[in-house]
Amino acid sequence: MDSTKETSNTYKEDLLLRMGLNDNKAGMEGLDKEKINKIIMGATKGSRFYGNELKKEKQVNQRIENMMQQKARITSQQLREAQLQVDRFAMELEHCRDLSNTIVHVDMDAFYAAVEMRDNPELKDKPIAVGSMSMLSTSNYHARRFGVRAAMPGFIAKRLCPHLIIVPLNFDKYRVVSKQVGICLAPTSICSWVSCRIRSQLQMPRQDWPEERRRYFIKTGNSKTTSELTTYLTSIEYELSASPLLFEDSPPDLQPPGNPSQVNCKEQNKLQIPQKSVVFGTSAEEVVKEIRFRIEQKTTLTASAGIAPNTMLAKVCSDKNKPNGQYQILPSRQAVMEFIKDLPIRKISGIGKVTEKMLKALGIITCAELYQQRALLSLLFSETSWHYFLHISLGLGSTHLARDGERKSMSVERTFNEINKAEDQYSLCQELCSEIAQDLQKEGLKGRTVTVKLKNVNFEVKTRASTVSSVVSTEEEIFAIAKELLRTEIDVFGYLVFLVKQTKNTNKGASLASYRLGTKLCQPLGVQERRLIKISV
DNA sequence: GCGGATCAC
DNA sequence: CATGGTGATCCGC
Repeated sequence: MDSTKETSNTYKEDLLLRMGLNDNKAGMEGLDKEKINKIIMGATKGSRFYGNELKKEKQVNQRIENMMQQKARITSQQLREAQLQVDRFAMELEHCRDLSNTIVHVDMDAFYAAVEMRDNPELKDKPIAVGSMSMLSTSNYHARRFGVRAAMPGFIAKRLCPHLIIVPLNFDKYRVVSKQVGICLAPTSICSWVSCRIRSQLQMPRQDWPEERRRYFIKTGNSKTTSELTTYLTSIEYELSASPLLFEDSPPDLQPPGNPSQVNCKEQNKLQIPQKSVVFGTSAEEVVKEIRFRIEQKTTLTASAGIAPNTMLAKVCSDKNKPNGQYQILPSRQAVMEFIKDLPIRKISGIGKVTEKMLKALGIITCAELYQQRALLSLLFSETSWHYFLHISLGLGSTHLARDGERKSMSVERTFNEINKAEDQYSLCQELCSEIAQDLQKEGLKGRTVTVKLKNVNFEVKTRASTVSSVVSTEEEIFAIAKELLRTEIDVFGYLVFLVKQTKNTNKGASLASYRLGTKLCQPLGVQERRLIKISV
């Protein structure tokens, strides 16, 4: 009933929500959104990209309208029954609530931008972003004050902030730093977490550790090497020559007690300069402070962290005191519920722009409202989805960290300028096939499904897949399939080649996660900004 | 299994 | 001038 009028009234708002500034990110509070959105819209309006966004927006609105119609058909009797069923399930979940684990989510602050600033002092105190004029990967906090953020094209960012410096991506560099951070997180060297590599007699609860084992000598930044430290290459050297107490690559547990070399180094430290030292306590909070201290000493970059009884909450927490801060939800039901109450659902990993909007149409903004509407949600969404929503609204999440499983697909994707000749499209397709074949070989993988993804100049995307009976892996094998998929599309549409993706069929349908999204813990890639570790103290 | 969509980083 | 690339999952066929 409120369909057409309502949607046209809020249409402008909708578009701003889609196209305009997304300030759901640390360091973007209290900006002049109106001014920023005006600039963004001015830069985007009339573009092909904008046209496609408009189309997608209409589709989402249609989805919402369908949902609202379905809602209107629900009887109070149905709702009552649903309420009983959902509450029964909620009770079971509540009964299984596990507060015994401590999950830590560590998140580097403006990672790429921070690395670039560290390595080029000229960039300090200036608004910078990492990426290109076409796309930015991240921005520093200075730039965020102008509304410049990740996933924004550089040319628009430049309009928002004319002095913005855009630094190209240096993935190799980030990989190195990422590895260093990984060492700082090595749980066995911080906690007494039992790793299968550690012999059991060497374990000792952190509470029982001598103070000396939790003491760090602070590396003061005023020596001659400081400026050298700021360059990429010397930072590696720095790592190798650093005090073993702070920068050893193997956990202390592995060293024989009273290791003479360790004692010597400590002595040396004392001899060199009267160094300051810190001692970290034994609580979870202190352990996380220690982790962040190690990261900062080792990389001269800061990290933020969240501590909570499960991964879902820990991730949200890591954002709370960003940058260079941490936040803990104590392991009690009350503390969890208190934290959850007014939390906007959009903050939860897995709830994106579209889900946010759909739930908003049902009057749901916060987690408390998500809980209130649980019965309705069970009638409007799939089981997977409403289970997921219910978990969120009860503050529940995964309490263990899954090992990185087998990869399920591998792809190569590239954006080109418009290509009109079919001949050129085939040859590009073949090139991508060649690349994917090489990547597959590197990991010794093969697959049975080949997917081709196409995008035209209007940003419309389509995928075409074909599954064959025997596995393929060579360029020739893949191209033979991709070529056929491409042929039918070219003949009909004259679309552009955009991507060739070769999927590895794992043939394991049963091992799905228990709920939609939210369970992804760690990307199997080398470069990553976020990491999760599990500790026990 | 396929294709469109959503999401994270 | 100009809006990415990779991997995963879910829904409805």
